[in-house]
Amino acid sequence: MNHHLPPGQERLFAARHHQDPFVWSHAPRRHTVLKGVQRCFPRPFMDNLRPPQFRAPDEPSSLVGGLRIGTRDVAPPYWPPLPLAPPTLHPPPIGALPTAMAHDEESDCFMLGEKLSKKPKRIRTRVDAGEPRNSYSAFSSLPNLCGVSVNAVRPGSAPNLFSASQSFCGLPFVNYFNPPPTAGSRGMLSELFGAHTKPVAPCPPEDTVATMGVLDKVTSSNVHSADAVNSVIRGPEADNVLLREILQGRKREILTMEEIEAARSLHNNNNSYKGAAEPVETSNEDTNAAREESVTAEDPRCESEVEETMSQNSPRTDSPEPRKRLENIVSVIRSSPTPNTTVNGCKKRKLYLPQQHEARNSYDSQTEEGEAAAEPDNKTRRLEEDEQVESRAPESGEEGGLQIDLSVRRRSPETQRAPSPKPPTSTSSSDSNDASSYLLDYAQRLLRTQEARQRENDLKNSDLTEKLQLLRNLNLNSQVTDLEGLADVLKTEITASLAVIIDTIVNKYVQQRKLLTKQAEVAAEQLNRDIASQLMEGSRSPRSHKMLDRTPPNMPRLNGMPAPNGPLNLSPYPGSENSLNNLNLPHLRPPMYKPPHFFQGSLPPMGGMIPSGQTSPYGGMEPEQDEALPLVVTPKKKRHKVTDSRLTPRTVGRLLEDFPRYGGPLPGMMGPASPRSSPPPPPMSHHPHHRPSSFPQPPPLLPVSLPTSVAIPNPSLHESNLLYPGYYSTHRPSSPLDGRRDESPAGPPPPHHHPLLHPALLAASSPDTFSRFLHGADHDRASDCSPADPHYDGVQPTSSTLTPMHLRKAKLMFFFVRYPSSSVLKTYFPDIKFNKNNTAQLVKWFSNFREFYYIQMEKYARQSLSEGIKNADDISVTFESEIIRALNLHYNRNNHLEQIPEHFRYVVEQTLREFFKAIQEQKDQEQSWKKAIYKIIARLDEQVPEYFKSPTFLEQLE
DNA sequence: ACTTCACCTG
DNA sequence: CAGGTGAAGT
Repeated sequence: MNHHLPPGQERLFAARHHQDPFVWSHAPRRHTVLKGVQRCFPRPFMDNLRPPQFRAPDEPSSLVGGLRIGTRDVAPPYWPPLPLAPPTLHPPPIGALPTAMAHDEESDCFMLGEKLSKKPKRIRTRVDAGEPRNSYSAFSSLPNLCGVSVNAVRPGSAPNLFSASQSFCGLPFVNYFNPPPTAGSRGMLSELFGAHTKPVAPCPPEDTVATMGVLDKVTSSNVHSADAVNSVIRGPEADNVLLREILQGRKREILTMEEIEAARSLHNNNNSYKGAAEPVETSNEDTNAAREESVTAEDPRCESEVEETMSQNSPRTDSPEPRKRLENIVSVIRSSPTPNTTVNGCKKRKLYLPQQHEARNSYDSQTEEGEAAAEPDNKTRRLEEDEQVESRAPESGEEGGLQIDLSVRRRSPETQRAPSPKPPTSTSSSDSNDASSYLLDYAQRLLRTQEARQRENDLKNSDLTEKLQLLRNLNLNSQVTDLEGLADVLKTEITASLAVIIDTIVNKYVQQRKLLTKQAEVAAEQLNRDIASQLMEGSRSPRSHKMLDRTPPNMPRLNGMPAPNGPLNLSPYPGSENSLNNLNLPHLRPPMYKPPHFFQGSLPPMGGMIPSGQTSPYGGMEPEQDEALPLVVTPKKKRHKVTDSRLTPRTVGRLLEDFPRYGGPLPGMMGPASPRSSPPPPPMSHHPHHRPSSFPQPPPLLPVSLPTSVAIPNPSLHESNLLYPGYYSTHRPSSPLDGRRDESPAGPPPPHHHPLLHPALLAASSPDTFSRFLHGADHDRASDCSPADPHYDGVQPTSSTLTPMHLRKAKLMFFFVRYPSSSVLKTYFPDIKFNKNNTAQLVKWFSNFREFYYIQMEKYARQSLSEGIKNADDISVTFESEIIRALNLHYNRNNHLEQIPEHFRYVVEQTLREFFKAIQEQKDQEQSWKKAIYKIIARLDEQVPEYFKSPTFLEQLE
């Protein structure tokens, strides 16, 4: 019966499925009720999955949903007699925490507290890949202390942490002006982030001017001194100005020097003016009135927290002091969240990996607090940030957000020096002048610092220049009201322009990168070709064809790129990088290339490829805008190689960082790496229906999974071999030696070197990572050497911490294996020093993946049923199918796998059919009815491509 | 005793 | 995604 299964597998099923589902022993031990029912439904709780409508008519409803719950929640023993640990202490969901964990201390404290109050409990690690959608809603969920309305989103953001702790004390402004020497980074952070908002918190809700939020509140609140009021008002105001400057400066940097110079002189005048005018109190009424008029223009200005901080700090004390503090903060923060802190797995307090993200979020929220409309500004800002990172490549660290803060600061030294520019308190005209001149000045600075990058897009620049010129003129002459329009225009313009520019840059980078990769891969290919050819003795070329076609009749495919390419793809573009890429990383899409749509696979319109120096198709609307609009990513679809939507500044920084490095050597290499589109692969293999039974052969592996296995220079080389090394030598299903389930440390079949693994390649493609690995390896090797993966030389276990990247990788692996054994997992995570905990974690991940998977399957199966499908065979899954899409979104959100393996499609189809049949036959009313399906599905695992082991691969997921 | 898995919950 | 729990295997 289980003879098809490898030893481990067989055992698994023997253990799990041999039993008769109706066996009594399955009945929940604690169930003392409804014995009769139990007999029929030994595990009634399984019915929980079953929608009510599917319950047996006679089945006691109470049993269905309640039984399990009852036994669990009612059972007294669940709460140990720990007086200090009442059930209510259950940690609230992280997302629900009233205070956003803006920084480590916050969360740590919380965790610790909980830990102490409760019995030792494993701290929850969230190696959450960081689903973008996960709105760290804590921010937004915070009470709007001031009743600040929609527009004034500010109070809703992270700063509340601080405002809550400090503002409530009734000394709203005290701290604001003389921040007490708060201990630890927390205090400093709060100062940094909360400074601006502090005054807001205490404000009475009476405020009616939503848009004015801060100012009005400040004035309306019981402030003790007029000075304070003014200062408060001014702070933000000045900041706003600064922000705007930054935002606009971006654009301005394109201005010609002459313009800038001219503007500068003007600006200087204004500065002096402001300095003098500062002490002068103008009527608040006037100011407010003026502000109200320019509300929209102002709000966006509130975005820059950094500037705010700076401007607020600088006036009262010498700039060096606050600056130092800031730097300290950053450094502290930067060093703290090292995810790789090697601690014996469990014992160590796990780090909340998403931290970085959260930090970033807080930053963003800060930035965005002004208004929703500020979005374009944000983007712009992000772009700036990224560029900053880029420019500071050498020192790029790990903390994106904070780093950026710093960088921003550095970029504007003058800002610090000069007393925070006074907001135009006197007249509106001065306001506009002031602002514009300031902007110009800032632009100049920007220009200087980033002139280097100007190389790209001269055309655009000129274009921009013109527009800017216009805007500038307009700006100078305009009144306050004009500022509003100006701001909008600028925003729009900047956003658009920057997007283009960024795109260009990115494109260039991508190309260079590709070249590099290609180069390395070529070398690797050469090396491996021999090996591969040797390994793949049994020529399977015939085989690949045999399971072809069973094209889903009922589902016409637009892109229906069912099976991309057959084994031998005669690509017209032999030398194309595609072929190279595909050889090694068939599924992995080029770093920064975002395929039009994953479903499109290798469609002819490789237009998706980035034409050098071209801007991406702006028009095409991103079908999947569901993801939080990633920073830096231009509004277009092009995503940097980044995985998930959460493109972190760090990632970008890194990408950019690499750029210059490769710039030199690359050019000569492969010539222009103009991505070519491969012709639509002839519809080849569709999964063989009979496959499982007929031949023990592998799933229609390659044809399918190899999107562009085309253009393989050496026909003798079977892609499949590369991808599934050892497959032929030891086919899993038939061979007891199969590596997949093989419990022996040897694991998978003789792993020949995978192309990607060649040191040269590694080094070439990612020097940093590679060296990092090596270093780490050396470091760890001394103390503990994990036997996990003896195969790959360059890859040594460096950490026991699973990172989000590993999670992503695991998800991708799910396309190949649904039931990986722990040994397999270990094999495919050679960089992980496994221990019980992380092993369990990894296993758990897959468990979670399966859970999601099966839920989807059931859902769609029922849907099919409800749609009137009568025969399970009528169910056909294609790459365009909803389920596939859903699954892809879940496991391959960022399309790291350029193409979903055909076999996976097949598995899904089978699963769906099984579920369909089971439901159709009402088996879903039986207990454990899914087990049979699980069993079937478990057999459909295939070998995970070797390249998954490559550190390079992992890196790609970053 | 230890491990793995499914299910449920947050 | 992770924690917790029960069931079942080894």
